[in-house]
Amino acid sequence: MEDTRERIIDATAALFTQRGYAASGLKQISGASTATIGSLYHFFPGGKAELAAETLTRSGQAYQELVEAVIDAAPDVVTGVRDCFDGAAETLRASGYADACPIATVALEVASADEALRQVTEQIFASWLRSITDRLVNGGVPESRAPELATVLLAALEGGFLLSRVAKDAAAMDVLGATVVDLVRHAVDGSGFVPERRRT
Amino acid sequence: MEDTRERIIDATAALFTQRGYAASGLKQISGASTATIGSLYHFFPGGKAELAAETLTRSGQAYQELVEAVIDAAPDVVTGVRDCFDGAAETLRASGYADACPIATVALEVASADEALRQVTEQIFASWLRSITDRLVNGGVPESRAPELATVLLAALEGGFLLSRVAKDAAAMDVLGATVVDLVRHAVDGSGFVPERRRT
DNA sequence: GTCTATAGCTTGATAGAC
DNA sequence: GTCTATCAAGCTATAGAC
Repeated sequence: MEDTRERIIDATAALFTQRGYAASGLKQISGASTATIGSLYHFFPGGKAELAAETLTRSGQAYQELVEAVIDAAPDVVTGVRDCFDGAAETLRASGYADACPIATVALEVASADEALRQVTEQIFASWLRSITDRLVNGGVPESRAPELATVLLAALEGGFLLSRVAKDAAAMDVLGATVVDLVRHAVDGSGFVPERRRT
Repeated sequence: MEDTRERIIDATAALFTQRGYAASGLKQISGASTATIGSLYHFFPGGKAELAAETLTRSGQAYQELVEAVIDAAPDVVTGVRDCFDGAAETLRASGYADACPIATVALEVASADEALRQVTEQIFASWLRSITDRLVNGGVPESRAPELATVLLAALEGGFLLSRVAKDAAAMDVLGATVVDLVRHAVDGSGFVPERRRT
């Protein structure tokens, strides 16, 4: 196989999501990706730190594209936001509350302990917030209100992942989705914007 | 000193808050608490797992009591909720974005990897939600609405800790506080309840 | 590019003197 | 209760054959 590098990153992303950075050993990653430790250092000479930075960046991009696809596929932004939370809740239930945000656990671990990796997570969240803000504005949320609403949306999603994983119950995610949907709807209505379509 | 056990727990709590479970070694804890590894196993024969369970439980209780004190000291529940978020933002700024939730990082690490510790974190969050719900009801939020609003409040606080620590900027916590305060105010107003006092 | 072997260190945990 | 010595296992990282 020539996609060894991909397999390593995929295995690392899965372990980071479920156990975090410190608890994910290189031998474990090597085993899970069916790549030897030699291959691992061939593709990532910088070792664990380089592998982590690359994995976080890639996971962040993939997750952003997923959310963008969900929102852009909806007839209006209110529905799109609802679909995001519904999808997150469904993914949690289907995976036994293991498949959640690929960044959050590592981000909390490194925030005060590894400045280089902290900056990587900062860039990822900043990119997510820009993407969400753009879509809120496109959907009719006033530009003055969109950045704050994007922050609330992302914090609700992350808080929902935390509470739902801990309780092994996605009810929290459902409640948060309903709340954020209401906030978005109100922001759109208040602007006098008629939610219309940009699909196809 | 006879409070060796306390020092061990305090040092563990600080390390868990800033680095999480897996990255906090027993030798590091031993050093930070000026207790030898022998003392550590004397007080916690179950090793790291027992120390973690005890530390999380104690930190969870202390944090709950802190939030309760802040809310109960305010003239009304809307102000109390605002004080909570303001206090969280201030603590973040004052500590260089290191002092945040003592449970969240560990909770995400163990949610899918250590069932015993996951249950400990589940009990802590459940206790927090009961406490917040009680105070919302006392402050005039309808009983039918209070549990959901408590979930939103806690998720916003946790999401705010994550985004603020990652960005080394408490602006997210400020935005989330303002949003939750509005939600609580609306829930109180909508119930026809006049925010009145229970202090002194 | 892949694989094995291994260095050097740290981890969680135990034993036993004091 | 405290301390030190030590164990086996794990870790990250490197070297070198293939």
